[in-house]
Amino acid sequence: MSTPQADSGVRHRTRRAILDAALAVWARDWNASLGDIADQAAVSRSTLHRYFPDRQALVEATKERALEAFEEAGCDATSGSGTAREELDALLRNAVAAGDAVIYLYSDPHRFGDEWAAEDPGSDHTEMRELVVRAQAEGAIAADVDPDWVISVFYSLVYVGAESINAGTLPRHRAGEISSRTFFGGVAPG
Amino acid sequence: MSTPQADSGVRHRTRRAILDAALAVWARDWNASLGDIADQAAVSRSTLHRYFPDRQALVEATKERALEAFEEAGCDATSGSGTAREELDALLRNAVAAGDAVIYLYSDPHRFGDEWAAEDPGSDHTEMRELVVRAQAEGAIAADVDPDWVISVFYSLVYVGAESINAGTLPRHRAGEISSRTFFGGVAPG
DNA sequence: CGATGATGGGACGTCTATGTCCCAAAATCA
DNA sequence: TGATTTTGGGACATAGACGTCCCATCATCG
Repeated sequence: MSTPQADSGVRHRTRRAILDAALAVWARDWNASLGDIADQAAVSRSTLHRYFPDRQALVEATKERALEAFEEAGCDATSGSGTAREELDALLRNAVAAGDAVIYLYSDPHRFGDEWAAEDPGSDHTEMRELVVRAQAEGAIAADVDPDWVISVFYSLVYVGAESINAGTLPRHRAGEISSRTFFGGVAPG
Repeated sequence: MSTPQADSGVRHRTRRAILDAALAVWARDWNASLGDIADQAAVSRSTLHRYFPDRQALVEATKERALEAFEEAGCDATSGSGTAREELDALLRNAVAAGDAVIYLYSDPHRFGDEWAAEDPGSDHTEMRELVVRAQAEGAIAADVDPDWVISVFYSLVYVGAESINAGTLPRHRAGEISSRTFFGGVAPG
């Protein structure tokens, strides 16, 4: 048989290798070709096509993989544990730690077609919005700014933090720390 | 003659139309084809090629155009007028106002090849760095954070602000205002 | 060892973006 | 008006990415 079907260990590993390669390469250069992905995965282009019939299939699967990495990083473990501020803080630190996955998911709005812009990542923009509004009610976030602005800044800082890790500028834990601090208090002293 | 040479008013106008179209289109979708640019400029693809022999030429010229728009927005008029904080504030507001130009220049690091990452936009990262260090000395910015982090956050907020204008979420002046506030003080109240 | 599975790699055909040429129509200018 | 400039648009050629097939080779498992 030509196309992999059962779930042997080998297949799982190659599939995973391709997905991780796609995540790493596309996070840095969305215009990279399937050939580039195959190279990074140390796999032939033929094999890549065996696992993912067309580009779209790989993009989708990589998106799933990124969301998975997202959850592994604990991005969903924020359910009503403490204050909204604590939840936002944890969410931010975890997202930063997710690194490439974040960059892949958020750097280009056109990546997944137009439905993605309206859709919600990880869980939901609506959910995120509620969290922000709650933080505003708690007095942790200024009440006189549009929640959408806060959300934009949030994602933006996640992105900057993830990129710093990516570039080797900051160690993983420092990135989350400084992103959180900057989010809540800007670049002001003390 | 087939290729435009002298500097008639007509030529200047079409050239400008093409550049502005490229700026607007590529700021939103870097993968847009030359045909898309030509459409946006209400010009035939032939004409586009008459003005810019190949894609690279247009990319370069658009970069120049963006830098020009940058200066028009007052992004360079910050020379030692007041405190470092005041300069950073003005720089941020002006950059946000530059809109598409900012997005074009900073959204994709690969846009202008690898030399751009090391290079400096508008004027110089070195200059920017000195400004940040000066602000730290003045006590306007926390002294215990890496200036590079501050710079990243700065550009990031410029980007978010510019996108808000672009998306119509915020009016031009509000965007600069809120970007500045967020930069210095985060999303904290008061 | 033999069978089945998985991979590598080449050969094609297709499609899109790009770049070049050329000529007729439209606009501009003297 | 007549000449010159500028433009539109089609016809081509080219290059790169994609997707499909096919077959030899290597690994794995019985």
